[in-house]
This record gives sequence, C-alpha cells and structure tokens, in this order.
Amino acid sequence: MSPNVISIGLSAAIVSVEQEQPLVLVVAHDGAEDALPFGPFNPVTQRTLESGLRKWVGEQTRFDLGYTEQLYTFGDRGRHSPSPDDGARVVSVGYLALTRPGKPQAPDTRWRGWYQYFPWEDWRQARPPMIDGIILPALKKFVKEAASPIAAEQRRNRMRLCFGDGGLPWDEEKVLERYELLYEAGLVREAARDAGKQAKTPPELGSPMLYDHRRILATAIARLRGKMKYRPVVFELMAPSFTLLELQRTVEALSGARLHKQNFRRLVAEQGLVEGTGKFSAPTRGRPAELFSFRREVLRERPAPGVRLSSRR
Amino acid sequence: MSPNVISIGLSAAIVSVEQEQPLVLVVAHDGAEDALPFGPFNPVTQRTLESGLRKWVGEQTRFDLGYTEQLYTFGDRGRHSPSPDDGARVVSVGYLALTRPGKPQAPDTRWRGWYQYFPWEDWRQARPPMIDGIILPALKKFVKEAASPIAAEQRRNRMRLCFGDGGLPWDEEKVLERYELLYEAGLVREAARDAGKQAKTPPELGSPMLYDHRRILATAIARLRGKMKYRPVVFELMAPSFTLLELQRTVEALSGARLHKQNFRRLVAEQGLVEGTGKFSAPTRGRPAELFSFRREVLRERPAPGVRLSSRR
DNA sequence: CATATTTATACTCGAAATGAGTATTAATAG
DNA sequence: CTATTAATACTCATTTCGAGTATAAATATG
Repeated sequence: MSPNVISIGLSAAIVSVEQEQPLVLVVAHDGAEDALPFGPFNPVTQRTLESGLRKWVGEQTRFDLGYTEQLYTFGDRGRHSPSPDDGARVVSVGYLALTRPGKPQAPDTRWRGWYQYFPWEDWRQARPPMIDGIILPALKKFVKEAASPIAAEQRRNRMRLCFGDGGLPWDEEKVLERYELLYEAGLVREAARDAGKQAKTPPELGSPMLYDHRRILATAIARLRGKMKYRPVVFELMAPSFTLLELQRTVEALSGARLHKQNFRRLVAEQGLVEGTGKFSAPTRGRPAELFSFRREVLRERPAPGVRLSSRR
Repeated sequence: MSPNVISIGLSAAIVSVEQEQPLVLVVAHDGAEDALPFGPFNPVTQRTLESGLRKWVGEQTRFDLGYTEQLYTFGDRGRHSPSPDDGARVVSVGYLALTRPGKPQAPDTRWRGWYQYFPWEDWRQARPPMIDGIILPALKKFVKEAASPIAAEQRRNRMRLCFGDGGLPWDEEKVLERYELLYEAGLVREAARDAGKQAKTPPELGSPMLYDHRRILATAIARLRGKMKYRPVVFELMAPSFTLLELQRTVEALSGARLHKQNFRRLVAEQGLVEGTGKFSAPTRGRPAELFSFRREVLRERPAPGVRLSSRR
C-alpha cells in the first residue's frame, strides 16, 4: 500500500445516561485499549459522511442513533496510525451521537462511564482531589521544564486557564483543552505511546483509548456540555416522561457539576421546555414528583432553547 | 482513476474587514463562479491538516493567516464534483481564517464583500427588502409544494425559524440554516446546477460559488458571528490601534446588525478587552476619539471574553 | 402514632446584567 | 456663530441570576 493513499475513518462517541452516569459505547478487547466504534467511509456506496456513519453504526452496534452531530476532523500523523508511514494515512471524522441506554447487541461492545477516561472532569461530589494531588504538581513540573521563559509563561497560562489555578473559575466546557494539555505534558498514556516511548514514569491519568479516540471523546463531551445550554439536546437522552429531578440529574451528570434545584426548575419551566403529564412518579422516598415530557413545540417558539446551568455553591 | 479513491481538499474562507465591509478572499475567473482558495491535502509532506492549509494558502495567496479554525468536513456526493463518479471522490475540510486586509498577491485572487453572496444577511441599514419581496413568497410556494401535510408543516417551521416570519426574532447566527433552506427550495443557483437542471425559472439569490463553497462560507460566517460573542477574535481583524467606533463598526459588519453605541462601549470597557493608548485619532468630522488597543492579558484573566452584542432598536 | 427524613414545589430578595435612553464635551463645516 | 458630528459620562427601569426560605406530601423509623 502506498503511503500516499488517504482513507477516511468515521468514529462515533455514542452517548447515553443511566443511573446518573454518562455512558459511552466502546469496543473493548481484553488487554487492548478501549476504542470508539469506528469504520471506514466507503465513498462508492455512501452519499454523505453521516449516512455512512449511520449505516455501519447500525450494522455494528445495533443502535439507532437519534441525534448525531459532526465534531471535528482529525488528521495528525502519529495520532491515529501506531507508526507513521505505515500503510494508508487515516483521517478520522469524529461524531457525537445521543441515544437512550440499552443492551449493546454487538460482541465486545459495552457501555462505560465516560469519567473513567476523564476522572478530573466530574465535580459533582467535590473538586476531584487528583487535580491538586497529581495534576497541578505534574503540570508545575511541566512548566519548569519549558525550554524558554516565554514557553514557560505560556504553559503556566494554559495550566491556569485549564485547571483554574489561581482564582480562575472551572470551565466545564474546556474538556478538550485540558486533555490536550495533559497529553502534551506526557500525563496520559497515549502521549508516550504516540511518541514511541516505553518509559512511563509520570502518572497516567484516566484510562487510555485506542488511537486518538480519547481526544475525540473529549471533543464530544465538550461539545455536548456547550450545546446543552442553547439546544434542548438532553431530551434525546431522556425517557418519554421523567421527573424534573431526573432531568436535573442527567444534566448534572453530563456537565459534571451540581445545580441549584429551584433555579433549575424555574429555568426549564419558564423556557417552556417541558409540560406536566398529570401523572406522578411511583413514590420511592419523598413526595411523589410529577412526570413531565419534552415540549417539542419549543423548537418552533424560541430561537435557542436550552438548559442553562445555574450552578450551586 | 478509480471512483473508489478519496482525496481530501482543504478550503479556506479567509476573512478580513475593510471600510465597514466584511471581505472574503476568492479566486475569480471571468465567466466562472467564484471559488474559495482550495487545494489538496498532501498526506506525505504534511503532518496535520492545518499545517497543510497554512502551507498552500501561504504559497497561493501570500497571506499570513493569523487565526484559523476548522469548520466542518463536507462529503456530500454531488455537491463538490460537478458530476458523480467522475474521478476521485473529494471530501473537503473547510476552514475559517482571519487576517488583516491587504493587497492580494496571487493572480485571479481578490477580496469580495461577503454580503454579495448572502445579501439577505446584512440588516445594518434595514431588514433587507428581498426577504419580504422575494424570499418569503418563494418559500411559501415551496411550503405549498410539499409532498405531504407533515412535510409542509416542517417546511413552514424551518421557514419561520430561519427568516422569522411571525414574531420570531432574527437570529444572525443561522446563516447556514438559511442557505441550506434556500438551496433545498431551489432558490440559489447551486441547487439547479448540482441537480443537473438547466432551467432556472426561480429567482437566484446572491452570487453563486463553485462547488459547495458558498456552503462553506455560510458555515464560516455563522461560526464567526457566534464565536465573536465569547472569544475576542474580532481583534485579529483590527489594526494594532483603533477607535471604539471602528471596533463597533467591525463587529456590526460581521454580525450584520447595528449595535447600541453606549452599551457597546460599556461592555468592551467592563470586560477589559481594550486599553487606551493616550493617543487620539486624526480628527475627521466630530470630536477626536481615543485610540485603543487590544488587551491580550484578558485571555489570561477571564474564561470567555468576547464582544457580546447589545442590539439597537 | 409521632416524628424524622426525603423530596417536591412555591415564593422571596438582593445583586448583576441588560436595554434604552439623556446629558455633556469636543471637534469640524459652513 | 451655529449646526452637525462624534465621543464619552451617567441614569434608570427591567430582566436575569444566584441563593435562599417556606411549605407540602410522601416514606422510614422508633
């Protein structure tokens, strides 16, 4: 195979939420890194990239993708193929897809919590201790090792902006920026792997993934966290009817942050995102909650409806 | 050449602003449709897609791209190659690049106002009369011609959301949605061209472009209009020092809307986006204005600084 | 059965952001 | 000298936002 040949790979971060955990569908083999479902784009049989994606995802995973969205096209040499100039150059187009959880039908395919790959992104309980315990010390070392004072200053700024060291607030949308910084600092296993190094002295944060799939997943999380705020995409992940707390817990799971309950309700109500069904949830512990459903009409009424986040604490 | 072969094309919407007009760099030949600068991605010599873009843009247009951003990867059959199954399938990765205006060095390359391609997007003087005069009547016809009542309802909703017929406000970010609707309704020349039809009875709105380049440009405008609000990208288009009115006119040119002067100043000042230089503009008509420059430190201080729009009227 | 606990839901209140001005200053054009 | 144009400071009402309190309706527990 000539190294001059390009092939296009389609990768999908297929996301659902179950029991307050955001899940991503991965292909897992024993001893190998997890991978996102991915396949080649066949230019002969497929008219569009997205139809190609839907076709093989349907075949391979038996999932019916509701909402899909193109994320980004990655073409860096050395971050897809294990070794450069080995066969065709793969350019991969990443997609985000949302679906309701269900049993994976295909072999070796399973749901995994996405915070397994990004443990520093889940702030629901508290600021993850690994940030102060591992990440920031390692990044400070990375700043010190910079070749010049200017490079060190740039690294320090990125560190501050990404992980909020020094008064800056945590921005839950900077998932990709944070992953890329950890990659460049050699703190995720993919970095050493892509560089061909075996030594892995530094801490390895989160589970690694095949090729650049963790980068695609980071892009997917970032996009979803942002999009949620101005488009009602969360409802793709909800059952037809749900309580307001279930909706809130889903948004919290995705954004990785806790929200103020009363203000959350005020927002979804005022925006007309939901309507009561008159039915009530099966009583579990507290007072039974009314079941709501998504008001599809909102798409016709408001230009940018979404679940804006009013954070707690 | 086998139709099974894929090649990757890189296209760039290179944008600048001069005299209150947003400009895009196009390759123009007599008698042919304008094109965005585009070229193949060479997987052998280029490590990343973006480095490939910078290289041939530098060679072809002699422009030094400051800010660049990947937009979207388009792979629809029939919207790039004039006829399907003719040679290699081209998948094109679109980019947005911002630069200061200057003389195009390459032959056949020139700046054009982007509203030439999207006349309905410039609301600075007034709501463009062509919307009520041409677009909405033609779209109402398109709604009537739908195959089923459900399809008609969907078309009507898109029409309302895109062009704000019936109380809905104009959303200046929906540039791509509007272009795609006009394309599907057969109101832009590319639609008839891609379908292989010669008849062009319906009105042809805006100047057409080669291949799917007008779609890429629509994506670029939409992205820039959105991004401006939370990232200080406008300053890539400004001279090192500028008056606040010049800055406002630039934002207005890009967003296609007029802004409230006093509130605009309040926003950029409060956000710390600019700092006074102590120097003053050469007096033209009114009172001389202070010259300001971009405060780069803001990138380190605030998580999402941008020029939020507080519209006038 | 009384009471603690859990959850739902309504309502309040101050701070900040936003939209739409008025008022005043400083220049040029006639 | 005065009209015009633009710059800049300041005001004010409304809306939005963050952070509560208050109360209701269920279960769990002693």
